[in-house]
Amino acid sequence: MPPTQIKGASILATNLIKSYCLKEQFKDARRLFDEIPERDVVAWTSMISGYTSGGRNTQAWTMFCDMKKEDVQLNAFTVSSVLKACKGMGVVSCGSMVHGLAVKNGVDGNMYVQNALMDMYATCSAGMSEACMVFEMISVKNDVSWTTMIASYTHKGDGYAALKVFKRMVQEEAELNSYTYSITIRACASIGSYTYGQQIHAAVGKHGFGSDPPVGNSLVDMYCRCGKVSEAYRYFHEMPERDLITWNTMISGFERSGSDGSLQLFSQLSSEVLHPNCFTFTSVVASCANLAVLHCGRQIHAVIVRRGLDGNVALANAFIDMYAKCGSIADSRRIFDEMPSRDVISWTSIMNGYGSHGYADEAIRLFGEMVHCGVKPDQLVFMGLISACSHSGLVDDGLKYFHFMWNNYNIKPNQEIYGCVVDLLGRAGRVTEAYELTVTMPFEPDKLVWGALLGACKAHRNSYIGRLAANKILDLRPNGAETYVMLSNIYASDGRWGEFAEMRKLMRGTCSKKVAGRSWIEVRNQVYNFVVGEKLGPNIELVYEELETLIQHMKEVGYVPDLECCIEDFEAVA
DNA sequence: GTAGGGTTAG
Repeated sequence: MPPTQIKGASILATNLIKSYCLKEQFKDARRLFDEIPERDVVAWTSMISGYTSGGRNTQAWTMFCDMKKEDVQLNAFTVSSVLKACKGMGVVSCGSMVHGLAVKNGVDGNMYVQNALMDMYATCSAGMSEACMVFEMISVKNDVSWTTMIASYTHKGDGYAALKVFKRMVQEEAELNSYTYSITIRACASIGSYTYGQQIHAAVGKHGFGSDPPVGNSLVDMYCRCGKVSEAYRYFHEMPERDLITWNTMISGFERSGSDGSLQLFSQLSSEVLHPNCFTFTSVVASCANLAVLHCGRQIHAVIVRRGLDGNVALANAFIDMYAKCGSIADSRRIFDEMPSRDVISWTSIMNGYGSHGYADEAIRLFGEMVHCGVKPDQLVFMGLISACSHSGLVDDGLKYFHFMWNNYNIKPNQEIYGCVVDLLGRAGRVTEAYELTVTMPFEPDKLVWGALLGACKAHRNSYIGRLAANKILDLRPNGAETYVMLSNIYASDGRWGEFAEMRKLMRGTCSKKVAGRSWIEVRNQVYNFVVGEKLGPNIELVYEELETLIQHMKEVGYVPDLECCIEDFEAVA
């Protein structure tokens, strides 16, 4: 073939490679590539980028290595494509090697290369120093450079740093586009800043990005994460266009706030042209777990199996959690055992399930199995494990894992874990130790920690520390009726009726009414929830029948009601 | 003929 025809055939092949990769027909693309007689840098690069855009990062990397072996001169297109593969593999050593090659070949001044380098360093290294170094070296930063920096900080969990970059971007009068807005809104959401979120929302409207779907979706998510679910819902209705992510975001927002709006919205989704996906189902199943509607969860499970979505790990994890929270731990276990692959969340969910059912020994056994399988435990695993020990009274085991996470896994316990350990010690009656841990922990104890301690003081009748804890909680939340109730009950159980009466008087003067604890029961696929003495609907006799059966079971296993708690209930109802 | 940053699931 004459040289011009070879060139023409090569261009045709390159175009075909691209279209095969877009259709995810990688084998056909590769076969074609292998048949090109003189493969130039463009052919190599399209094969590399074809692989990365389909998520085949390792294959893209191997391709790049082969290209080097054949001494094909790389260009800026090649470098930015292969950097994306390094980012996908999460291997910084590969990325920095490519960085070196970029310098050697004189393409490190190319904007695409610089932006890809930043992105790779930010994703693959622990900190942001290398990404920042590249960023500061860029003399004229474009919108992608800025957005990449904001996205990197946000994905690393530092929303404040992300907003600082955004502020600098505005000061330097760089061009803001829809990509910048969606990620900056995400940064506001990650730090729960309603104030910044609102300001950015105003700017979105002013600059005409209000109809961009990712921007709108980020706004819905931001309002939800800032605790403004009704505002999110209002905006959801105002949106000119809603895609599946919009619906999923709103459903998930309702789910996290504990509202059954998630289930209502899910049923409305069926009258739209959109079809629910794994994200939708995961949130809906989580809602079934929170609302303890087992029959609903089971129905969705049947749909999932029919649609062949039961291989999705996140969804299976949600089912493990749902069945456990609805009291059906055997179903949780069955799903866990049948999963072809599990992630750390699967292990956490099943361990939490056993823990909340009082089977700490099984949670501990699963922890051992998990480590044996090579899954690295994280903070939440230890949290589940310690709380399982706490609910089963396995204090020494709980303390062992508290030290274990620190010494063997180098995981610093967060405030919540300290709270969990305070609870562990307190429940077991080691109230003084719990108090000592509370005042020595490296965090300012919050009302949850003091609350756990107060609960322990009530259960183990330690009125001295109980008073201290209650006063701390009242400093943090002066109108908390439940704290007064707890404290007065501590006095009551000590027989200190004068102080009891004093507390009740104080409470009436300063507090809003204590929100009465609600009970719920599921009878024949219907969930009934009620407070003491409340009149229920037409099927009340079914509920009472079921309650009688439950009480009978409890008596048989030796349950003795704690009548001291009745003081609280009378007060709540009165 | 080859390259870019964004939104939903513990």
